[in-house]
Amino acid sequence: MAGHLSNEVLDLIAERFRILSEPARLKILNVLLDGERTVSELVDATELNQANLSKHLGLLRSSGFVERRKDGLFSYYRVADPSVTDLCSIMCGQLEAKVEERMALLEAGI
Amino acid sequence: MAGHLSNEVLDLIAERFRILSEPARLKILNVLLDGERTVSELVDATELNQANLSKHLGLLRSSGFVERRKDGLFSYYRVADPSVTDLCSIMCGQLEAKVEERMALLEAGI
DNA sequence: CCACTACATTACCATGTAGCGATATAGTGA
DNA sequence: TCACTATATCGCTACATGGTAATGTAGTGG
Repeated sequence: MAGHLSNEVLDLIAERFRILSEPARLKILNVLLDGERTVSELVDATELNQANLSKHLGLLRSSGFVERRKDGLFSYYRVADPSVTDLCSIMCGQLEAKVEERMALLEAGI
Repeated sequence: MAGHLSNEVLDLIAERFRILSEPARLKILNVLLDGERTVSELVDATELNQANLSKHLGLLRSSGFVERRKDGLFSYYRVADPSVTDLCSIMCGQLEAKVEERMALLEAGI
């Protein structure tokens, strides 16, 4: 960060955060972190309908979070950007911190 | 990440990404990383109008990214969650990777 | 060529929210 | 009390986008 990012860079960063701001897309990424999957497999794993899933996959692909490999009738998707894991870990860390905070408050309250 | 996050956790993570998915809010955080600021100072620094800025600050505060200290007429805001820096760094790293990729393509194209 | 499958795209609606003017609240000094 | 300032909130509009049904496209086998 280091103090001063240009508006253009902030726009690009915000856009990437926006892609990850949808539970459905995080769910997809979470499944894909276990390995390559076809669209049908993702339908089963995520319980999203096919059209919706395709739309999310398109977004994830155009923003570079996932990549696609085509083979015959099938499209195989995989995570292209390993830093997704780090991003979610940090977010989880924040959540854990909040939970601990609450626990402390609860204990203090007793 | 480690494979399987529950829907509830994914919702919480997505919500936090959503807070960071707005250029205006990133701009605010970017200014606040230099230190505590009043709302008026943030109006000057970000060129957002006061009502809009207040709304963003409210969101950032309720989600725990910033904290507020009141003194007389003034509200002083500061970054409460240092991991914001890490998150943006990772995003920037992704952007840099993309830029480099483009450069490579350009060179190859010449 | 036809039927079938896997996936992508389109069109549409419903919801959420950023931005903004107007107004409310609250602290300050006279 | 009154005028002033700093901030928060309200009401509203405009726009973006997630979900979904319908349709399109392309590969496959008969």
